[in-house]
Amino acid sequence: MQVDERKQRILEALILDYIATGDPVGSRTIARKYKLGVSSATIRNEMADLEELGFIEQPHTSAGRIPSEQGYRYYVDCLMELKPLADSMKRYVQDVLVDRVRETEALIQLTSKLLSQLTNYTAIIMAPNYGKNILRHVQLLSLENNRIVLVIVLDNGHVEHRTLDFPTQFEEKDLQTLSYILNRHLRGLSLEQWKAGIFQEIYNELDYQKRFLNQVIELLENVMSVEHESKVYLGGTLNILNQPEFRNVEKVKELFELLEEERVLKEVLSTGPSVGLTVRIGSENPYEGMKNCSLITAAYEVDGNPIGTLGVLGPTRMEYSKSVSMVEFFTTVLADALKKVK
Amino acid sequence: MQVDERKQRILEALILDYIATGDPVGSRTIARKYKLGVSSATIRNEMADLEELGFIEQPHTSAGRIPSEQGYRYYVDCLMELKPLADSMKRYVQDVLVDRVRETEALIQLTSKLLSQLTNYTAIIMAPNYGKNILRHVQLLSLENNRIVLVIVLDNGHVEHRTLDFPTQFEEKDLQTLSYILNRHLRGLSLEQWKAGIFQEIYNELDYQKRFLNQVIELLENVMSVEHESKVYLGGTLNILNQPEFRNVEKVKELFELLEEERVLKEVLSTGPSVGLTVRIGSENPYEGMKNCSLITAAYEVDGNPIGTLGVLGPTRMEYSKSVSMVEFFTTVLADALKKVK
DNA sequence: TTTAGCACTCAAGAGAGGAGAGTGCTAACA
DNA sequence: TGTTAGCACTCTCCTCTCTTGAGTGCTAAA
Repeated sequence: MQVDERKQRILEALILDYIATGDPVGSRTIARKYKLGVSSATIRNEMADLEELGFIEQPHTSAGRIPSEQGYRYYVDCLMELKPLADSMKRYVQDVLVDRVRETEALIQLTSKLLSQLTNYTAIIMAPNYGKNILRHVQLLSLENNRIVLVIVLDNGHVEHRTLDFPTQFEEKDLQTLSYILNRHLRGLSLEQWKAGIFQEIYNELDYQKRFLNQVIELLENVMSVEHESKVYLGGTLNILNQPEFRNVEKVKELFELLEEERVLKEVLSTGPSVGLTVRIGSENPYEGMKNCSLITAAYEVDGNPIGTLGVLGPTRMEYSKSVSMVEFFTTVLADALKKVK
Repeated sequence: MQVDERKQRILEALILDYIATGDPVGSRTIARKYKLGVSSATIRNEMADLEELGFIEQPHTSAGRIPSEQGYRYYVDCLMELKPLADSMKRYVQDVLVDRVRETEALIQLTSKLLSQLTNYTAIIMAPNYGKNILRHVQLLSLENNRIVLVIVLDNGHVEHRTLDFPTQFEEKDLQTLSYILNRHLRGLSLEQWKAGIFQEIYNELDYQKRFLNQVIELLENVMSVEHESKVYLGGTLNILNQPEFRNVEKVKELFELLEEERVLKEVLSTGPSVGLTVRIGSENPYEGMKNCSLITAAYEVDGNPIGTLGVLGPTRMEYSKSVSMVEFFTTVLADALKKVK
């Protein structure tokens, strides 16, 4: 059976109506609301065909039809027109994000907040990962009780710190010397550029407290490698509760449990292709708890390199057209904003 | 009317049964389950009295009774016996928290997780605030694009950083000198100890770039004062969804919206007395969205000074006896753990 | 090929009736 | 005087039935 143009228009009308109302759509509704120039009986016949093709389904005999996942897929791939976004909104977002925020973390948080507010869904953003973490500065400081704090600053402005205990008391001066030597050898290098040779040189310069030095270096390597996987930020989680498909607390719980796990979010964001935009509908998502959800993700780039992903999570009955436009728009804005921050 | 001992025992039985089952409790149930040595008719008479006194109420004529807020209050104040906690559980918690965790933030997070798991309610913990933030170290570092990162380490091991732009390019060396001078003057002092005189001295030492210095100092003051108010950590938020009183998504949303606001959490935790344990039942809570909840909070201390608060949020139909024991226990464990960390 | 007409289906809502839990009251009992 | 058994009464909840309305598929005519 062919999917001719009339079938397409009926399918589109049905999907748009269902997205707008949430109720199964009948042939009469389509005939009345969307002037297709044919009677409801004709639409009925076409709908029977569309059902046979697997694009729509009936919750029960005497209800209207609702789109199947396959129907949404066809709509997204072939029928959907991107919704143009209001210039005023665009300007507002650009204004807020590009010029006002200076710190990466605050920027991402604000972005996720805006994205969720403007879509009314949940925003997920993976923080930018510039590939190599280049060491900018190491500093060892002693605190009370033999505790020592190791502060590490990366080239992109990221700051990490770790505390370590060490049985022996250290002289402030020793720590300063150590910091100095570590900086001299390691500054400007990424983890990959550290070679065994470097440490040999460091060892040679200060052969006291080798055990301590080892511990510090281990921690350093740790931080430098961990930073490789970026944090994920969520915005507007509670928007999910506005969706009628999540009136049921069990479902909410199932989904929220997934969203609480950073591992899941990362997986969900990183399974798409690293360029372009992905729409994952219902059970195309890897997790059972997301089978009623659709996820739109896209990578954002700086200098042509994809450095992170952002997306929007909503019910399968989602405003795809608006959401896709929004996600696309936000990738460009975030990229711009990051360029300024960097 | 007197609240004699029999009334007390009936009230207690009713509350315990209602907490356990969630269903309104009838006179027959009490007579059957709790051997009070009197018939259901007698209990019925007593219950009529208890209702008149305002301790219990009827959802409708032919249902059993449920405790009123006043009833819970009387129970908590006069009847409740603290539930003894299993030694094995105590040992486990002590083991996990006191020796294994080194960083304050990780410690608080783990504590909130454990507290929520062991109570099945939501844990709220205000991070310790030792009163004065004493500066341990300041470091200025230049990044790309005229950006400068200011790293601040406090005496308690807390590390903060801020990024700032400044139109002029800085020499690495200048920043080092500046860091050095700042450290020499400010290290070991708390914000309160900074006096105008100090800055005069600093200005005298480097009269170049006074504007930049001002900006740095402003940022420093900012961080030092902000640290005064502690962060709040939540654990087990989703436990709320297990409660039958939160089957309704609207209610869930209302509560979650409150919990998302740090301001609210802080207020809720800090309105109690700074020592001892507080139980706030239902509408005794300051927020409308918490009128179905009870909150048990207690301050935890180090060296005799209350430095933070922790608590448990559950439905008014809460296992008060177990939860109070648990909150009390956790204040001591957290205090112990913090002593080790500090 | 399209459309009007019609019989049919099914969910959802309204209403009726019964079961069950619980109450308050009364009168008898210790 | 306090306690208890008995009983009528109340109200929710569940089930069953009936009705309504939206929507369908099929058929025959245009």
